[in-house]
Amino acid sequence: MTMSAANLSRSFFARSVHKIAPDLIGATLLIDGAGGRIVEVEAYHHTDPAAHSFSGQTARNAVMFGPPGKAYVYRSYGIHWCLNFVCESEDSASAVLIRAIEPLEGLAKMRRRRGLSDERLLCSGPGRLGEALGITHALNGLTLDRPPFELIARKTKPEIVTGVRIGITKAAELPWRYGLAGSRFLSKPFKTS
DNA sequence: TATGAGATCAACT
DNA sequence: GTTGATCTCATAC
Repeated sequence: MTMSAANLSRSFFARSVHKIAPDLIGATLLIDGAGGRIVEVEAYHHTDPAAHSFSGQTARNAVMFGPPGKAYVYRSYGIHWCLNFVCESEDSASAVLIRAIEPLEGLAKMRRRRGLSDERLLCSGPGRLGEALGITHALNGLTLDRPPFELIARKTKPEIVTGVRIGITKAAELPWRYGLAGSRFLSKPFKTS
């Protein structure tokens, strides 16, 4: 599969979540001009007890059961907004959770939203990233290849590390977390063996 | 460095 | 009523 500098669109997301998740590391995500390079994601497959889609469709997760290439936004712990990209096709609701971004564009806007100047903590975690990019329920279900989203494929394949997912109790042993090796913008370090 | 509480909401038992 | 794909701040070692 070749990936030029074109925007990622529906065909990119019409694949297995396990292929898409590592392919997103190094891609650039902007929302209304704020964002940067994706450095950490997690894959959630519909057969996975930790996935929101595991127990079937609800009002919250309905977007996961629709076509791929859309944003799935949910409220986490009553406080944060977390962003996912919907993958695969209708009968296999799965998604990639965007967990951390290296801030590159719209720094002033993101600092203002976060009330924080430390670049390292601007987008290093799903809730932080949600606040910095201004993510809310209003983005749920929107298509990723149109404004306010800008999603640009990486130009070269970076070194990628994998590990177990963070903050879950179900299926906690599955190594479906992917990160950019050596990045200082990860939400938590990956175990080095 | 590590552990704990609070914030606050939707899904689920 | 409890739990969770989280983060921040406070207190303790």
